[in-house]
Amino acid sequence: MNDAITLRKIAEMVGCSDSTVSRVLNGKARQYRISAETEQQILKLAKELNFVPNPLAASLRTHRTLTIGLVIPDVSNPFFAGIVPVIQGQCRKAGYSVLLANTEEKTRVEVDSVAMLHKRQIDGLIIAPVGERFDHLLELREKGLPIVLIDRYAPDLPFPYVTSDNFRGAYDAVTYLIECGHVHIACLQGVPYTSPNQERVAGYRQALEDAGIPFNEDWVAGDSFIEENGYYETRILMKDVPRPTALLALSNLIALGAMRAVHEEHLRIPADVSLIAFDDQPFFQFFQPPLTAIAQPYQEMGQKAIEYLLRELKDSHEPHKLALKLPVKLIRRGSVKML
Amino acid sequence: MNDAITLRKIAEMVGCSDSTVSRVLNGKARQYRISAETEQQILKLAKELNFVPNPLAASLRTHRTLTIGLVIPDVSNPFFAGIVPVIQGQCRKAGYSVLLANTEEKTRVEVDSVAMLHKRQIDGLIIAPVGERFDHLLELREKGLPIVLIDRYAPDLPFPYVTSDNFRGAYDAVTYLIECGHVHIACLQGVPYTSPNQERVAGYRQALEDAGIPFNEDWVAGDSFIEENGYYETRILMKDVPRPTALLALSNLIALGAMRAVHEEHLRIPADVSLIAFDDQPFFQFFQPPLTAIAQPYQEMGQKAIEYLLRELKDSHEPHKLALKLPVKLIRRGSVKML
DNA sequence: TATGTTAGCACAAAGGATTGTGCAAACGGG
DNA sequence: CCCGTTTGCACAATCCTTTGTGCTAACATA
Repeated sequence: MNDAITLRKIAEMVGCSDSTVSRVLNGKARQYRISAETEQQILKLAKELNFVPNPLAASLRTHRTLTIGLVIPDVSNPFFAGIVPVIQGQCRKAGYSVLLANTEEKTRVEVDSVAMLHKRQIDGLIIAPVGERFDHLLELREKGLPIVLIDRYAPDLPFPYVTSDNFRGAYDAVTYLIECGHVHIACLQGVPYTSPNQERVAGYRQALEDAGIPFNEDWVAGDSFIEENGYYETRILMKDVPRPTALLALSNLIALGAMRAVHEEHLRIPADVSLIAFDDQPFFQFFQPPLTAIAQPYQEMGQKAIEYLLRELKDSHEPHKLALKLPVKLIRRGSVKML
Repeated sequence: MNDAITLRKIAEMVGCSDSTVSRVLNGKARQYRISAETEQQILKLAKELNFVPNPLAASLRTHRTLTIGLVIPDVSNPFFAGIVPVIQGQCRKAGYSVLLANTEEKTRVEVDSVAMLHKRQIDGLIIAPVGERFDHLLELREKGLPIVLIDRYAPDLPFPYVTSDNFRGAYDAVTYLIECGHVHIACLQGVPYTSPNQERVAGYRQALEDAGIPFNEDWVAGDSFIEENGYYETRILMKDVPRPTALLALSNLIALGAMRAVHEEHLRIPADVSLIAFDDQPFFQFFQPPLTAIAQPYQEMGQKAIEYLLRELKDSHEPHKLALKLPVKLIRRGSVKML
């Protein structure tokens, strides 16, 4: 190509050495006592030639790529689709690029993707881990890679994380159901070993127990955050005797699947079954009935996650103990029936 | 770091030169007549040491980064949120990484992002351009960067693209409305200069004219694909006299905004106003009423786009004339009233 | 034996920026 | 006038891989 303007060419034209050009362009002119005259000459020429330093070469030398990795289990899930752009936007403003990986909720894809990102020498990683394994992440942290967990975390591992108060969300939702007179409350869960799922189930269980309602393990059904899982498990639950009068869906997609199943069983929400979704979406208000849901502050989650990461990228290794559980909010709409 | 295993170290340990190691690891052993013995030694050692070649150094030399750029106006829009993971997934399988940029529908952000991607030496670009300018893209193509447009394109510019049949979608929808007896049909448009918007408006207009209904410019309202725009413009339209009896919303988010506005005006869908959304979403079926919409095959759009790009990355510059308009489908549900 | 092949690999440049070290000139103080 | 300090910058190594060129030794051919 002919876009091959390099440091060296500028150096030759100005009649100085590469190092001088490099220092000027990196704003280190003062630090290295480059004369104002030389500095101006270089800056002017660089502008004229439209010089763009080759980041590959710079990274090769500095071991910094100004790139972060963003690893998400399912970008098409509105929850994550809401988070991704805020992280990307903040990164752009901070001068970082984002390498995106979608793991499809598969541990192997996650491991591969993370390895790929690492060999590309990302400076930091924001990840909503699948959650089945953490060894690959620990290994990277040992090697000095700043990592921030988002949405999901590992309770016993010292990663910085930002998530929402999943326990509380589920607890509040179930308590509300109980207040409305429900006793037969089933839980449609997502991926069992993920922290949000575990805490939501724990909240569900605690609320039942605090109300003196026996916990029934069979009524924690399902194994994935996707729509099909909600559909499938609800079809089964709706044939149970006694039939649950209320459902807590542990993701917005699960709730969608549950609604589809309920309709196909020719039952009505909330007349026959009440439903609460974890993770509110704006369009829930237009559902028939408007769907009661637990809202997570996902904008803020993204914001905080990138803030944490940028902080680690700056102060390198001040051993922060960054951890955040953002409050959630039960949005009462029309999908819960008073018994 | 101690992860600093390099080609050279392996070369030293084996007692050969760097080049030999490089060639072996790149599968060029045969081509350069490396002895089977040497080859095995190198491969074995590389495996043992868990050697990972530094892609920065390789890219610096080869001018290939095995990275593509993906530039999207609004990742949080379910339409794009659906496309992104399929592109990312295909890239992963093909050995490419994806640098993601969200332009927030702003030309300046797009220009900056594309420039950034270029200086990072991406091998190819998939972009749903904001559409206001194309010069920066043309410039890159001159420089040899393979570019594929998705969703939006430039009718007069020779970029490969894959989009859907926007004209037909709008035409069919409006024709359906007319068949249902509607005459006062307004159009809530998105970003005016984008190709999908223009073609949808054209389809809207053509359907009206083919039915002998006069086209009213004031009833093509709005300027953005987001929810707020649909809300705002609908509030205004609902006060118009005569009030439109049907609305064609040119994005799923606009439709959401329209619904919110209609509700706040204490009107009913479809009793007072009928509504059709461009771009179907699974959750539309649960709306009150279930929302009639024009479905786009976004999975296939993503698939084809990455297929086109990979083809260009392989055959470098066979001058393909790749262009694809995928068929759309009107999904009739309950948001249109028979008059 | 002299020459031609071929196998097998080494050498060094290239790719482009960064940075630690050090040198020469200018300047200031005594 | 001499020595010490500061100014202003050059040099060359470094980061790591890829690749064009070409050398040496072994073997074959005549």
